[in-house]
Amino acid sequence: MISLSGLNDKQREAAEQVEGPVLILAGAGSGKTRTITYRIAHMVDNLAIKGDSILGVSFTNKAAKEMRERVHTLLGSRKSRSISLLTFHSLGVRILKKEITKLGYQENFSIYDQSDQISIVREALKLYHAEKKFDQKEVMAKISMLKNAGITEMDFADSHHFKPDDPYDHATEYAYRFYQEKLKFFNAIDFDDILFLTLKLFRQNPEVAKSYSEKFKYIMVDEYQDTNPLQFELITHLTKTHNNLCVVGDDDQSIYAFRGADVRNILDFEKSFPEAKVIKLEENYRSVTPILELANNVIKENKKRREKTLWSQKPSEHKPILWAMGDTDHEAEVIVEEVVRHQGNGGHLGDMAILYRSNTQAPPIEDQLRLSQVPYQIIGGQKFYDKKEVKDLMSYLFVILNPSDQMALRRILNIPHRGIGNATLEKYLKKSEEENLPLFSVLEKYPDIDPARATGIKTFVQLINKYKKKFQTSTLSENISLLIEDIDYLNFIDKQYDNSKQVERRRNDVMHFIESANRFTNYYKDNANLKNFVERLLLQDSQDKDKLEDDEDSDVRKNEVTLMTLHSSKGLEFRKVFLVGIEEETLPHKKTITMGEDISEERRLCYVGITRAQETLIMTYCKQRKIYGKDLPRSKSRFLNDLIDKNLFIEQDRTTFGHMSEEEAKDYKKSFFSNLLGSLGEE
DNA sequence: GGTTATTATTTTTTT
DNA sequence: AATAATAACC
Repeated sequence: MISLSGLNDKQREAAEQVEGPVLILAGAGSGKTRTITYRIAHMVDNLAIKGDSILGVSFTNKAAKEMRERVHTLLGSRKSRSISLLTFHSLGVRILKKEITKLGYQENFSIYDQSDQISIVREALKLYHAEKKFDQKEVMAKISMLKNAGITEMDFADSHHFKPDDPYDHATEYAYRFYQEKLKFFNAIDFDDILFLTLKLFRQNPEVAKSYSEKFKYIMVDEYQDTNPLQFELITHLTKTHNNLCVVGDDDQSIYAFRGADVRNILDFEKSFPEAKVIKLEENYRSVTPILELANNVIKENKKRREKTLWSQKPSEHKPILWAMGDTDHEAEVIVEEVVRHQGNGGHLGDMAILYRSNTQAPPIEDQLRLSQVPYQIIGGQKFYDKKEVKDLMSYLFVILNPSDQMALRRILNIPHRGIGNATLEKYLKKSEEENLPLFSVLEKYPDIDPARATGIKTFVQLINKYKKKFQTSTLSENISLLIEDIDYLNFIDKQYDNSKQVERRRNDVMHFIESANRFTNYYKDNANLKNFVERLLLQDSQDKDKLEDDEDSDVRKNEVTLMTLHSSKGLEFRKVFLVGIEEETLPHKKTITMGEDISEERRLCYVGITRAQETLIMTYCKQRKIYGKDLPRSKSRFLNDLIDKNLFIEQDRTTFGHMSEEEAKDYKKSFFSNLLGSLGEE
């Protein structure tokens, strides 16, 4: 029996309102996750609702993981196991894996990432002869935008997104058609397709949609303000039978408009679901009053919003601090120094987070943490599977799984070198197009097109076919190790790089990859097949992979400082938060300023950052920052500069030691220089 | 035909 | 600073 007595009146009302549509308007830190997790526990434990009829959807892996862990803590693994707590994308993949043949794809489809997508668009633009050059990334971004708006390559030219006098749109039209055709031919889908195709499936096969809406009797959507039209429609399909939908969100934290999120979904919820019960959570349990005051004042400047003012019962003497720094190295130095100082005073590293607008801000801080030997973890950023070595190895797995996957095939055909370069490849590609046969089948059927390369090609085809069989019979991890040996990949790395440090790092990545395959095999036992492994690599971030290592002590936060973007910090909280780079052109970002776009989303990002902090908030900006390798002057962000009440935070200039008394500054400088000399002596 | 040196270009945020 | 496109080289 789960007791709801730990919830406040509003929270309890939300947890107990299990039937029908419910909208929970939850300000930052108002115990939103707590409310939904208790709601789930209440359903399972007190109302005897079956776990497999409950679906909880969120956006990021991080959020889904947090939900899973907290439900697990409340219910234990036996009762919580069958509950589906997923991201929109993993839900989509799950459905597509079962049903995609209905859309004319094979069930062993590949999922393409951004670099694959751009390669295809590049090829399309090469074929699209025009005197003007088009930017592949921009064209790809437009295609992605169209998909998220639900517009197919056929509909584009007739839609209001198409401007007949814009050459870009004509190029995009061509590229979009080319792109979709190729994906289908390669038996591959992209990230946008995961939702797009799931929806297409539901539209074309109402009986399939119905079966899922019958299965999921109770549906919850987290961060509802970030849903785009596709996700909204998906939810509509799923709730059709039982109409038990509970959405949670906060319009002030809507930060995904760039990928099609539409705040109107939350603002007009009552229109779409007329009997909806609306519950507002306004008391903040997270932060201390001075932090909330700053947050309220920052977000107040946004005009279009549901007026709300967060309040909490936690007073504090300490106001948020703003530090001016010299450059990014100085910023990193001072922050890490403060981290170490806090740790020395008994602070826990797991209670601290360093948040930034973009991933490019992380490296200097990372370097400094490493130098000072402070343990840290980076969320997001360059994913493990974005590394070249990992991509190579994964491409082998893709081809073994889905030989039609031409992008993966082309990547590994000459890795390790088999003497098959561009010119050779072209010959086989030509045949592939003529016969409308996947490239791999061409290699298999007509290896002699280029007689000089035929032996290499035959050996390659044999290798793939050999492993295709092997993966069906013997264990996953064993085969992956064997494969890496078979292609002599470690030796290939040795030959590629003469820098021994690089070789070392890349070898390490390979080992890490083997390691993760081993862990996966041990954890999933009989379910550890190639398909599941590849899916996991594609959809889960490296954080989740680490989770396999320590499945027992999951509720103990690791003793590491967390580094991440403002976007991925949403939904999380830390006692001490560093908000770095609060500068014009960083936050708000240059792109939004120069494009003359609405900066209100940037302000919401700032708001999200501030409201992550429970006790201490330290914001920083640099007077100088390296852009394209050049030092450029920078200034304080308008989000702080425009505040009328300057007493909301304390401002100190660390470059002039403005935060210290003269006496302290003198001592500080002395110790600083002696440390510097000391560290030079050690080198 | 394949590899490497040179030059041009570029940075948001996530699945 | 890092990466991709292009040109020059083996």
